[in-house]
Amino acid sequence: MPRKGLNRDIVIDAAISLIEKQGNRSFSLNELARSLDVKTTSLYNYVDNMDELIGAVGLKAAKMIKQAELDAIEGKRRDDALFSLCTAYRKFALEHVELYRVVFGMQKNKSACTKEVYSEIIEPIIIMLSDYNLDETAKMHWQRILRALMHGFFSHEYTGGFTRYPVSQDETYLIALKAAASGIHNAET
Amino acid sequence: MPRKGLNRDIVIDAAISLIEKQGNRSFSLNELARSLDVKTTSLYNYVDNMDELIGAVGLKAAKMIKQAELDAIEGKRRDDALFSLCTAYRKFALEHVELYRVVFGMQKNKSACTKEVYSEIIEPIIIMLSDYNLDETAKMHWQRILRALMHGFFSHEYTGGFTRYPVSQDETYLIALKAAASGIHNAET
DNA sequence: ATTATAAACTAATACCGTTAGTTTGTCAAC
DNA sequence: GTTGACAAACTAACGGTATTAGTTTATAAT
Repeated sequence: MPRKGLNRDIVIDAAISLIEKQGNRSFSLNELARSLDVKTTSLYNYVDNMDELIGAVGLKAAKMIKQAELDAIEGKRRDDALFSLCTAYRKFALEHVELYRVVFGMQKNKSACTKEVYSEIIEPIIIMLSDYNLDETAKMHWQRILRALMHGFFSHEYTGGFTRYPVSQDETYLIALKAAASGIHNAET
Repeated sequence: MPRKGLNRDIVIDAAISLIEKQGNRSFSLNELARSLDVKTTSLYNYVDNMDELIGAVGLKAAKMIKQAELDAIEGKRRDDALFSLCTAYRKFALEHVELYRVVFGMQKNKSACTKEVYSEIIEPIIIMLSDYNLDETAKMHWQRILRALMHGFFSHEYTGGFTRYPVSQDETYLIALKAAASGIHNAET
């Protein structure tokens, strides 16, 4: 048939923009196909199935998160870099809610893809933590703690879990980061 | 027809045990109906629709979490209670993975149900924090931080986000809790 | 015994992801 | 320039999903 200039990247990018625009929930291969002016089954030329597509979207999203983190720490060191990275992470999540949820909504088993996703997100954090005098083990602990904190904070913030009391969420985040920084300082050799 | 003794509670409980047994992903009204030996459409006598059912399941799960938290802090005070509650929370999540994910997988908008869910989970944390000399605002901040930490930690732990390096996850959790406790001490008046 | 209510049903709709098999455009080799 | 291979896009179909509308029928109250 009249060849449209479709390829895997275009399909995945279209999926991303559709998810960002209309949300995770209502995303479907049918809608994706329509947005590309193609029949649904044609998508299977570029994608194994729904799960694999979501995996690819998630990976691309993870790379965006990584870049945001890298940008945030550029030229900064220690606590400066720490606060900047964590702020950028939260900002990205809030500005790309639907996409962010794809990254962390991916199922356990699915491919080795999750590993790759986490690698992307972790790397800048490791770089940032390398400015502290931490042994390898401590670095791993704190990289985990920061990720847990950032993700957990956003999850609650997004779903309205922090709206029960009229207290600034920015302030809460700041206090959490200060406590983390303090913990990291104590762990320094 | 031959009346089975069905009612809303039975339906919701059946949904819970089906979700716990077979997982979130494959849960469907068809399977639920089959497990109750009833046609799918009969379920609509007890439940508005899928979302509302999931909401009810999530609320019940939240109450289970609350109870686990309450049990954990019984007879304990301050740091003892803090560590115990956080440990129990994590334990519950790990032992009821699929159910836990229902609670935090619920969508934003849906009913006022999310509010109620969070209320359940928060209450024991507030009780626990009341043993510290914190003003109301600080209490709210730290209640949020603890929730963020616990949820974020479990999320990563469950999806394998902490398996990249061979460092004890229990140890990481402990370090995080110590940092939180330290932060709380500093906030005391 | 009659009647109202609600529990369970049948039938149907509009989606969804996915597989199999078919047409057809494009590009390379001859 | 024609031929042939390849892959892009298609059509058709299947089994699954949630959901609505309308129907039977068992039970409880009168």
